[in-house]
Amino acid sequence: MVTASRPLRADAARNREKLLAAATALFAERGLDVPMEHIARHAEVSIGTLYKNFPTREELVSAIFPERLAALDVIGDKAMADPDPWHAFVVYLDDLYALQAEDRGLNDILARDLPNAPEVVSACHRGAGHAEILITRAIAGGGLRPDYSITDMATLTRAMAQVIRDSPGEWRRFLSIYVEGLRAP
Amino acid sequence: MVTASRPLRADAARNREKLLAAATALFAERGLDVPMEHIARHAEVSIGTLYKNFPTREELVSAIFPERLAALDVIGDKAMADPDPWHAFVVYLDDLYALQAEDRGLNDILARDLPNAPEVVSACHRGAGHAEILITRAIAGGGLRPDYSITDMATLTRAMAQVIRDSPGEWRRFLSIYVEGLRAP
DNA sequence: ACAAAACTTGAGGGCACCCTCGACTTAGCT
DNA sequence: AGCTAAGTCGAGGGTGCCCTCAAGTTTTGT
Repeated sequence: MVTASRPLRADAARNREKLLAAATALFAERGLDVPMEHIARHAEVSIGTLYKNFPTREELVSAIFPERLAALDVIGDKAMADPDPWHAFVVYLDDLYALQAEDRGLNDILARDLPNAPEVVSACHRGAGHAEILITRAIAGGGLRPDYSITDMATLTRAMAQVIRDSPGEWRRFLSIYVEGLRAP
Repeated sequence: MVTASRPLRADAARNREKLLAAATALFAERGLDVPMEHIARHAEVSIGTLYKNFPTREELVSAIFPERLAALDVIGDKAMADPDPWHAFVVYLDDLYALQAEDRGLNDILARDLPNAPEVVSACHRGAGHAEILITRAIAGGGLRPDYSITDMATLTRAMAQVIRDSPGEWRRFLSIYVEGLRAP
């Protein structure tokens, strides 16, 4: 349902791209809370132009992250293809947090609710769908403790977001300890 | 080395107490970042008076938390008295995070460095001392995986701080999963 | 009761961020 | 080339927090 309004003028289209590039870089590097002014400056465009294109921070996020979040589907599919359900689940976790560790913005997104970015929310739901299946299978396979739930994984994700933020070198070890705790008795 | 300057005037002493009480309450409830204005208002005192008594936020924190952090010694001693070293360690973790869950300010303190509050830092060091002994004993007792270190526990503490912040009902379960992962192979 | 010292007050300056809007510039059509 | 809709610009108003300081008030010692 993209409103197919008249195409942007050439210069406007160029500015829009510069803004998206700047925001992508800065979100990844400094997280979702970079000042709007910084984004505009980095794009070499005025603050007014930024707001013309993206009246709210959420719209900017919505313009950028659906693509980034497609990576979730990729790692989800990859894990689903793994014949060993426990291994699949563990690999999924590892890939997911590796992704978060590479992109501070993604890390922020997965750790917060952003109620006003529906496309982002739905991508997260898709991710949760994958996760849920992987959990179910891993339990059925006897590898994962039977009381594990998607809620637990949401909690883990927020915890991991924090660990990634302030000890980026530590997250893999932290995760591996936690994963040990997940084996079925 | 408390500078034994002339005693405070009666009204000043009263205000100081009101400020400490207000800050204690607000830190516990809303964390270390409550606006200074809120603290002053809550104490029914002007912002100027707050700054007269505590020129920086750190000094206010330093005036309040050493006492709070004494609780760390208590749970440390309690755990040290436990004859089963694995059990001692697990109980220590549980008590520690229960403490954090009750006091948002304490939670913040244990999750950040506050380089300008030496008394707080030293209390944390004392706590780390307890933790280190409990870890060593639990490893020696064969319960705890032998590669566990105080660094791991610091990481855990930051992770727990986050979990406590945004899913206060979930922390105990999260911890128990993690602790399962800590058993010696 | 008085004066000096101690203390309190809150308006206000500074800063960082948010976002708007009227005046200017430019792409793109004819 | 000239017109106009589309786009750009950035000063500036709003908010929330930080912290200071000159003017006024209260305590306390004599």
